[in-house]
Formats: sequence, C-alpha cells, structure tokens
Amino acid sequence: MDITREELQSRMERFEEALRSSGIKLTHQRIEIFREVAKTGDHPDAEKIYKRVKKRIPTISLDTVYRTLWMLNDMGLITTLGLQRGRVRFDANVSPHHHFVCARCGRVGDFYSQDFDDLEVPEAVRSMGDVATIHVQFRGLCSRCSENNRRK
Amino acid sequence: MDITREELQSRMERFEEALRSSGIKLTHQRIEIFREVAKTGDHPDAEKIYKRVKKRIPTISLDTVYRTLWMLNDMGLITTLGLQRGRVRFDANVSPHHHFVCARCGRVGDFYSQDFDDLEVPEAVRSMGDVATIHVQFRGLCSRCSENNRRK
DNA sequence: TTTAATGCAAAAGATTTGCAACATG
DNA sequence: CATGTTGCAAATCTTTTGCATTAAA
Repeated sequence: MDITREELQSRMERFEEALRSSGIKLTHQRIEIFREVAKTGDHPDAEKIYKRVKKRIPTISLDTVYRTLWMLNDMGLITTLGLQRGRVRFDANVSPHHHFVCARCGRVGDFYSQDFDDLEVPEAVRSMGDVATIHVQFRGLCSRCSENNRRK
Repeated sequence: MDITREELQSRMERFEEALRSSGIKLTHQRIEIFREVAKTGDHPDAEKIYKRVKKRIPTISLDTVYRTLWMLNDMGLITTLGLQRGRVRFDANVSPHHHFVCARCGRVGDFYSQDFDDLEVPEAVRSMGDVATIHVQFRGLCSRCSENNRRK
C-alpha cells in the first residue's frame, strides 16, 4: 500500500517548509528518515525505519531515528499508533483517516470516510477538552489471519 | 472516575467464572490484580497496578503482574490502550466505549455513545477482515492542560 | 498429590541520555 | 563561525524468561 509520487513530493515539501519555518536544521538524516516514513503506507516502528534508512546512510544511529521521529510527532508531521506490546509505530499520513487493526497479527489498514471525519463531538467529550482530531478504529481478524485459522 | 460497588461486584464475578470455566487457577494474586484494574476508571500501566497491589500483597512481583495482565487481555477480560511512549495501559471496561485522549499529558476520559457503537462498517473495511469491535477516539488538549497553557 | 502459578534474578527489548565530534545555516 | 545535530556508548526503563519453590484444585 504505497503512496503516489505526487503525494510523496507534497509531503516532503510540507516537511521541509515546516522545519525551515521553525528554524530546525534540515539535515541529511532528517530528510531520509521523514522520506522513509512518508513513502510507505505500512506503519513501521523505529527499528524498521532505522534499517531502511541505514541502506542509504550506513552510519546513521538508532537514537537519531528516535529523536527525529518524536520531533516530527511533536510538530504534527507524523502521528503514532500504539498497537502492539511495547512498540510504537509511526504514520506520516496526517490527513484525517481511520484504521482497521488485526487483533492477531497487528496488521493495520487505513481507510477514508468523510462521514467519520464529520462525526459530531458529544457533549460529554466537549467537557473533557478541546477536540482536535477524531479517529475511528475497527478491530478484528484480518483476512489473512482468518484464512490461516480455517486451514488448521 | 471510579466504578460503582455493583459494577465492581459484577466484574469480579465475570472474572472468576471465566477463569474457573477455563481451568485457570484462581490465585490470590490474580484476584487482587484483576480487582485493582476493575475498580478504577483511570487506565493504569503495569507499574501502577503493581504498586497498588503491593500494598495488599507485599511479596508480589512485577512479572506476575505482567503475566496476569496479558492473560486477562488474551481472555478478553480487560483491554489495552497504547497511548504513551513505550508503555501499555490497561482497561477493565470491556463494554463498548470510546475515549478522549489528551495529546499533551496522556490523560484518558471514557464516554459512551450508542450512535458510535452502531456506526456502519464501510465496505473498504469489510474487505480487510471481520470487524469485532469499533472504537472512536478524540484527541486534543484536556481542560487541565489548556488552562495551564493560558497561564503561561 | 499433581500441575499450574509464583517469586526471584537475570535477560531481553525498547528508548533515552551525556558528551565530544561534526555539519548546517 | 556559532549553534544545533549526530554518533557512540552507556544508561534507563519496560517487559519477558528460566527455574526452583509454593499453592490451588
């Protein structure tokens, strides 16, 4: 589930502009780390991103990957999903979208729905704070896992 | 945000029955660990649960807490939320409900909504797998954090 | 009594930090 | 050139595991 060339281009531009306007340096490693998260539709964890970037920057270190990912998260350029035991996964798709998560293997599928984006915020929630984003998550067995199930 | 005496009672009974019918032993520590998660409306992590149970069972060990929590999760008696960096939180409220999460401090508020429980599963999701649960999550600044903000 | 569960200590895994060397603006 | 950023190594924090001991059924 990869992203189009145009979408990637536009994410990269948004990223470079955001860093520049915050006075944060555009380093080689930051660019490659963001590109790696931005170009894929899967939701990699820090280790996976590290391995992929390492192919292009062999001297990069895992802690730089972490530092960069959390910085990008704090700037709102990527988001995190906490879906598996003790491991955070990152998502460069910051446009409103929703997820299907496989309860067995952790596989995540994105989907879009204007109806879900526009869901009304209940009164009970408004009293808790200012809502910025809404996110709907379905859980269940993905088709691959339920096939494996049947075969047993 | 604590639970009524009746609700706690009913959760405890469901728990004991579930273990008994699976042939899993009802140990002192399992009972106290479950009670601790069941009786609170906050969404504690393993460490917090450990500290609380330790007051009543001073010799309990952290690994027993972990083992028990994951077992309860696998049995569907509690669920997990992955909301903070590298730390899993547990929730004994398994009836359908939804969350407001503070983007800054991680505070979680529960709310109920029949409308959200009944949201229609889009075609795009049905093709990914069999949906078992739906969960809507709002993110934003909680009222406490936005007050602190204003004061600065 | 039998078998599963616990506690301990140690390991493993994930993430963070201090600091000297280095690259960007 | 000044300052922010990196890589390294070590530290820290969270979670898991092996094994002898203990307790539930």
